[in-house]
Amino acid sequence: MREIIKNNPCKDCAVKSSTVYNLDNEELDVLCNNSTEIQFQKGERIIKQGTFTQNIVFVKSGIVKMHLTGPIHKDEILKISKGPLFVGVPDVFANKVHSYSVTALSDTTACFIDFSGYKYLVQNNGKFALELIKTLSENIVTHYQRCVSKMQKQLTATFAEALLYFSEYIFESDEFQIPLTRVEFGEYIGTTRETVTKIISDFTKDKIIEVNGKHVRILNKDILQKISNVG
Amino acid sequence: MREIIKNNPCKDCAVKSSTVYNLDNEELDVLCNNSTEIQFQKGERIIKQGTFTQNIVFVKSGIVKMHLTGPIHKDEILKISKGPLFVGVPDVFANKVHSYSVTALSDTTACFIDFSGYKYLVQNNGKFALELIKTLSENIVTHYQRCVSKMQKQLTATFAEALLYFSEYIFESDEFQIPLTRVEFGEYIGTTRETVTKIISDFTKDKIIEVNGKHVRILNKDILQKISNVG
DNA sequence: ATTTAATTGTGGGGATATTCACATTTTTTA
DNA sequence: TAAAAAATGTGAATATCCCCACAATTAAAT
Repeated sequence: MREIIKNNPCKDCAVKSSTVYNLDNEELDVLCNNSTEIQFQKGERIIKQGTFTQNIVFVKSGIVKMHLTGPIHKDEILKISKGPLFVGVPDVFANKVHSYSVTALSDTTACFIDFSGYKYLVQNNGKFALELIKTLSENIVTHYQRCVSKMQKQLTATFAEALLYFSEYIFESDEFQIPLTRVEFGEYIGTTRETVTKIISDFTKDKIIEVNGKHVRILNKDILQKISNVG
Repeated sequence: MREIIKNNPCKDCAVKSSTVYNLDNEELDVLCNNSTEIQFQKGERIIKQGTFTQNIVFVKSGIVKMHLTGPIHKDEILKISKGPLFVGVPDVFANKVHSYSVTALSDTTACFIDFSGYKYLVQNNGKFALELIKTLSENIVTHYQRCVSKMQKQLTATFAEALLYFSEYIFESDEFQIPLTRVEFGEYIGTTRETVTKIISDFTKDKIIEVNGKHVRILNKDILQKISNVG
């Protein structure tokens, strides 16, 4: 399933090209020393909740979900993102154990980076540390808002918001394949698969979207936005 | 309403005594230069959502709530904490604007610290930066779990969890004054004031708690824990 | 002390969303 | 290609929780 590329040269690593980190060659070597690039297929778990934190994971490309099993043994998707980005970072600094899982929603290339190199950079490159602090801060603030939105809005609104998120942020198109099953979509917006089906059915009847299995075309983005806003 | 103590010497600042930060006198001076200590009464706003981020705020003592107005113009309490702790930090690094408010739930002493001094320490004291990263990371992870818990559990369970939180973390006693009105309690656990009243009424009938206005005595902590766990 | 405002309690109707049971379709595996 | 498994669609009954209206109590202000 997995293909390990040994002696990964890191010469063209996405970390380097990612402008925010802006590392020079020497620093990139520090980071990539003892790093391993791994390919994941759609559906494969990249980080498993409950395992010990050993690595920082850099997702070079691919769509991933951050998700965790809640107190009622029900899975919930916290966030869906796409590379390039670091994942699992907060757990590495906060815990000895991963508090959430990361799973590939599309074929994904990820780089497992030894924590010590990352930590070295944090301590010896003030700019890198500040960039990390900024990223963590943005994540907190974003999640605060996402959480309140999810709590207060009704499901149709949260569903509409999710579609807009896919359309605008993940796929940058009005037409895309939902990277989730109905069950997962439920876990993402906080409901059951049946309710997801019903909302899709309602939206289709109202000619807001056109759905065929996982394929979605947004017909009326304005109304979708309005539904998302009204709550 | 507010009493400003000028020329705050910071000699006995709680930041210093807080072991995790472990700053020496010189660093404390950097931090406290241009800092102002302010007293807040119960109910007074310390940070207002929407205002520009100018200061790091250190709550020396007192109970505070972090809360924000959601998309439906409804307030939601994200977190209730007590000093000593820094508040509003993520916004300072992520935004130009505070994304949430901080309000005193009890009489509170807070120190407004100029951002530049704080930032200087982050960049020049690796340990301080790492401590900040650790704190931010813990906050994210904790909030992920709190959010999922709130989303998946029923209100009785979330209410029970809140009581246990007050009892164990905030007041460290089985008997305490709820620092919230019924409306605020609703905003905290994600419901209306009426539902809060009803849950309290049910719990009282079942002899789980004894309530007189804001005063609560926990009679059966085991059941409370069980209710919280079951969801 | 008296008035005013804010907070809290209570009940019932109604809306949103869940649960369950079963049918159907699609995907995966053998 | 056939069989098994997973995913999806649908409707009805049920549950949880919200909204509304009004009464009662407590706290704040004059």
